[in-house]
Amino acid sequence: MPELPEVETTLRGIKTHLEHAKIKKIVIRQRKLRWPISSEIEKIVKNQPIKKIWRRGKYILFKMDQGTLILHLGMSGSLRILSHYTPPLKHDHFDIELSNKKLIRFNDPRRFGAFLWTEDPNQHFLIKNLGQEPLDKNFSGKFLFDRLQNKKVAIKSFIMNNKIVVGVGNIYASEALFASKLNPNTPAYKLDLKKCTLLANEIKKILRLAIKKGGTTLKDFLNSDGKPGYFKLHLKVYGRGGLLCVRCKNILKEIRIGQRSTVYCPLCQK
DNA sequence: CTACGAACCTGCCTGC
DNA sequence: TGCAGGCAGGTTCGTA
Repeated sequence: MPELPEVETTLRGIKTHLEHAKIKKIVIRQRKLRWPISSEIEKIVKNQPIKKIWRRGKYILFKMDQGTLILHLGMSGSLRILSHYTPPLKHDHFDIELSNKKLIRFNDPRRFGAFLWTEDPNQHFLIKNLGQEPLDKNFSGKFLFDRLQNKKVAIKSFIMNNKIVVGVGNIYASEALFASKLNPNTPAYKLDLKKCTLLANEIKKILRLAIKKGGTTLKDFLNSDGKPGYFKLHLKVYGRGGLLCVRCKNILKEIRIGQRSTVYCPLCQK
């Protein structure tokens, strides 16, 4: 489900409810996520105020007095805001109950999500090595060009590597490469500065538009109000293998790159 | 260092 | 109808 636009949509949805709120308590029903939830976590954050909430890559961070909660949605996770208590459904793994009576509920069928406590997120192993934020002005063609020297990996895998740039997953990598007319299999080092600039700009454009549309709902992504995102209507290659290219009407090809399905147009992506 | 596959999970779809 | 197999928006880890 969640790449940067879906995480950003989720963040915006919960942010207004959380500012100046205090965590009354956390109720955990399933601790086995990507990493097990610490048995200390309920005690640590009980009755603690939330100082700040922000996003880093696909991680949502909640700053508290003594440290920071780290939340990741994995492949199938989502957060909902409930204005009053309702019985948990299947895969509702934990609730964050707020002092303002509202409740944030985490649902994640595949349990690839994560919920961790750290005293310093900048030192945390999941956060400290993350690359550039793609919507930051420091993410540019020059930035990509400098980093892809001597890299033989496919350009698609390169832009999906979160040590280089965060937040670009399988959907938006495929779409940005189509928009840039670049073959996703091209070894990264073969791109010149001009192509890097085009690609960086297309990544920004796609992510901004997707955020504006509330993210992509393929089957089950819902925002914190339980509503889908509408970027799916803008997808030009992702999920369209065997269909016709919207640009040149050739048949779109589906291959695998780095164990991820990849759709592109062999005619107009060179 | 790179490259590649496996692993962590459930659910859904396809084909026999 | 049942069941095996493959695939899914992410990411780390182990082995060569």
